[in-house]
Formats: sequence, C-alpha cells, structure tokens
Amino acid sequence: MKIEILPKNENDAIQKEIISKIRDYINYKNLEPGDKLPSERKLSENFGVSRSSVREAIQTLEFYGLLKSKPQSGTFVADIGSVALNGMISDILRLEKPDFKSLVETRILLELKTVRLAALRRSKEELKEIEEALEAYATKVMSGEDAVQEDLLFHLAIAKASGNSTINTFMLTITPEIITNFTKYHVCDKNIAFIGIQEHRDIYEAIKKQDPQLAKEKMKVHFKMLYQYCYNIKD
Amino acid sequence: MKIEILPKNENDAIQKEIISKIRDYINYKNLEPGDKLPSERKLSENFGVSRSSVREAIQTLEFYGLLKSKPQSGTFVADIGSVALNGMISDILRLEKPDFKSLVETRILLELKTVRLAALRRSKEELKEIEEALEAYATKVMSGEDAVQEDLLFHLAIAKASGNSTINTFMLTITPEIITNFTKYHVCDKNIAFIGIQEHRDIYEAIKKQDPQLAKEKMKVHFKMLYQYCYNIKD
DNA sequence: TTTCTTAAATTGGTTAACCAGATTGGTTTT
DNA sequence: AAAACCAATCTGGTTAACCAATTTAAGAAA
Repeated sequence: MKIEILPKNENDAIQKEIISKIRDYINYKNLEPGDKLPSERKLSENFGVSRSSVREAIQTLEFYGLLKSKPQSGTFVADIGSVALNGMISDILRLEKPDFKSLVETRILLELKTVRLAALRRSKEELKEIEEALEAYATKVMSGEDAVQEDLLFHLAIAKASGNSTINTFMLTITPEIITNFTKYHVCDKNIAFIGIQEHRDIYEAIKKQDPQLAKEKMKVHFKMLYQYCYNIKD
Repeated sequence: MKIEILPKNENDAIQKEIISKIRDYINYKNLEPGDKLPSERKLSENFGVSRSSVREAIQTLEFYGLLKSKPQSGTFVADIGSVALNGMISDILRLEKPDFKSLVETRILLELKTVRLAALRRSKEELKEIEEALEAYATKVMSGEDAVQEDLLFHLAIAKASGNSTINTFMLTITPEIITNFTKYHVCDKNIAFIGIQEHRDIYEAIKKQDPQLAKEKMKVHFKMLYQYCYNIKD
C-alpha cells in the first residue's frame, strides 16, 4: 500500500497555462466581442506549444461560451465584454473539482425546484417516463440488488420533465459524481432503499396530480436522510 | 437580408454520432465501471473516423465525468453502472442549447441560494472582493456607461463567497449567455441600473451583517424586474 | 514453482503535413 | 467609379507518423 501524492494531472496544468496566455493575448491586443483571434497555428507558434494543445484549450473555452470557432474562418471572442471575459477566465483557471458536500447541497437545491416545475409542466409522455423509471427502481430493490443507478435515473426523469433545460443539464453533470460517492460510502443501503420506493411513489403521485407544493414536500421527505448526511460527512 | 436555416453545426452532429457509437460499444461488450476501452486508434479504425474526432468525443465524455483517460495507459469507464451511463449518454446526445428563459429561471434559483450561503460563510477577503465588485459597478453606472459586465461580476463574487464550488461553477457557465442576452435585449437600461446600485449595496450590507434571510430578501427585490421579464419574454 | 528482470508491444499525447471551404485583394468588366 | 470575378492565401478540421511513458509477458534467477 503506497501513499500517493496525487498525480496533479500535468496536462490540466498545461491547458490552464495556455488558457491564461490566450487571455493575456486578448487583453494585450484589446480584442473586443466578435473580434477574431489569430489562427491556431500562430497561437501555437506564439505560445511554443503544439497546435492540438491550443485546440483543446479553445475547446474548453468554447464549452464555457467564451470563444466560438468557425470552420475555415477563425476563432472569435464571444459577445461578452473584456471585463466579464477576464473575470470568468480567472475563475475557470481557479476552478477545482467540486467537493461532495457542495454536490449534495446543490443537488437538493436543484431537485426541490425540478420537482415543483415537473408537477406544473410535465407532459403525459414525461409522466410515463417517470413512472417507468420508478418501476425499474422498485423492481431492482425488490430483487435485493443495489439500485443507486435506477434511483438517480428516476430523479433525472423528473429533471427532464421540469422543462428547464439548464437545470436538466446541471443535474446530468453532477449525477455521475453523486453515484460514485453514494456507491463508495454506501449512502443508500438496502434497508433505506425499501423506504425509498414508497417515497419515490409519493413524489410520482404528486407530479401526476400536478400538485407542486405536495411534490416539493414529498421530495423534502425523501431528502431527509440526505440532509443529515450532507451536513455530517467529513470534508 | 437572407433568411438562414440555422447552420446545424455539422461537427457537433459527427461528435454525437461517435459518442453514440462509444455507448453502443460499451453495451455490446458489457463494459463495467473501471473497465478499459479499446485504444483511440482501434476505436477510430472501428468507427471509420479520424483519431482526433475520437479524442474530442472522449474529451466531451470526460467533461461529463463518464470516461477518464490516463496517459500511456488507456481510457476507462467511470465508476458508474451501465444503466446510469446509458441514461446519461442518451440525455447528453439529446441536449440542446438552453433557452434564455430557463437560464434566467435557473439563475434566480441559484442566486437566492448563493446569497444566503455567502451571508453565512463569507470570509473577510471574500467580502472585500464583493465590495470591490460593487464599487466597480457603481463607478461604471455613475459615469453613464453600460455596466452589464460589472453587474454580473458582482453576482459572481457572491457566488464565489458562497463556499459551494458546484454552484459557483454553474454560475460561471450561465453568465456569458446571460450577459449576451441582457446586452442584446437591453434588459438593464441605464435608468434601471441606477436603482441597481442601491439594490446591490443592500445585498452587500446584508452579507456584511451575515444576515442570510435579509440577504435573500434583498436579492429577491433585486430580481423583481427580472422575474417579470423572465415570465413575459417570448420563447 | 515463484519471483524478478527486461525488452517488445501498446498506450495517450504531440507534431507535422494535408484537405476543402472561406476569405481576401487585385483584376476585369460594366 | 462600381460591381463582378477569380485565383492566391488563410482558415479550422483531418490524417498519419512519431514520442515517451506504461504495460505486458517472456525468460532468467531463485
């Protein structure tokens, strides 16, 4: 059993450096929204790194909506001003992997909203998808198997029915990490899972009845143990 | 003035196809959490696409936490089960660019939380950063200039002080789009911006006093016009 | 048989050359 | 002078060859 100093992913560090250089370039040249960046070739030459490294850095900044590259044309600064651009890049460079506590805290916040919206807005098709996810979860639990995945898919079905694509996306991004940690720390033991079936069913019924307040209450009940867990785990 | 059928970015479509094929492969081979995918070369050969296309698709899936590639070793399936993996990839493939309405709705949700948390948890340094952002905003407005960026940076400073890295990241991802739309639709006209100064100051004071309830109330006041706007704009 | 050594094969990352479409600037045409 | 044309150039995207670190398995040593 060797003690590892965390590898401190070297590649991430390189990419952050490139992103930082792109920001410096934009500032130095006073590029404004819609302006074109130099070609990938010139940037890579300029920075002394490979073109694919530059491309990856650009892809990351595209993901955050700060750049937009058009084929056979160029890479362009997004329609936000330089102040916001600088502030956001600084924040992106400083970003660290979210801690589990903040993940759970955020999940609760998001889901208390999605469940209300789902009750208000769900279509018949979306309701059916939620029901199918519910049944899949119940079946898995009754057969005595671990059902963390089916649990989360039920919640994702609700997020999808909320009609808010942004929250839906956010739920998607935090779910893998949630599943990993739940499995690792055995947050959802089998005895708890049995209770979970009824709690899920209550949530489903509230959404079916289109009662947002009730849905939120039932979700709160469902999160009760999660609340405690969230505020007791060690950082 | 030509009417454009939206270009329907071809590259995105190709990447989605590759992601779909990766999912199919994982299912066909019944790969489980931690299992290794074939090398990028074999995948690209298998799919009949370039290796860099495969790499980009993998990078996207890495971003969502579904894959993890290790240098000189291989690409591995994340520690989530096949059910969740399939569900999430399906959702990712179906993701569309968030509509403005959902962005604003989500922003309000997130910020009513960050402002409470910031009041509870902010350090002296973070309080000072919020104050600086406030002053920068006020100065810009008083000089009669557009201050959408400084406005959002004030809110981002609060998000940073919330101590919740997940919400902070989410705020970062939606901010550029918010700025773009606010600028485009002139949501924050100059006369409104003047009122905004005092509203910002009220929020700042509540955070300074470490009064989460007051902070939330002041943020609600600040969002009042946004509420209306959010529920009146055309889709 | 088990353990250690070591060299060949495999890996993700990098580099450089190539492609087709977009851009550009000078030329021709009107 | 202004519009239309066209070829040279530049662009992001793709491909293929290369690199160094890692993994592997075959063989030597115990």
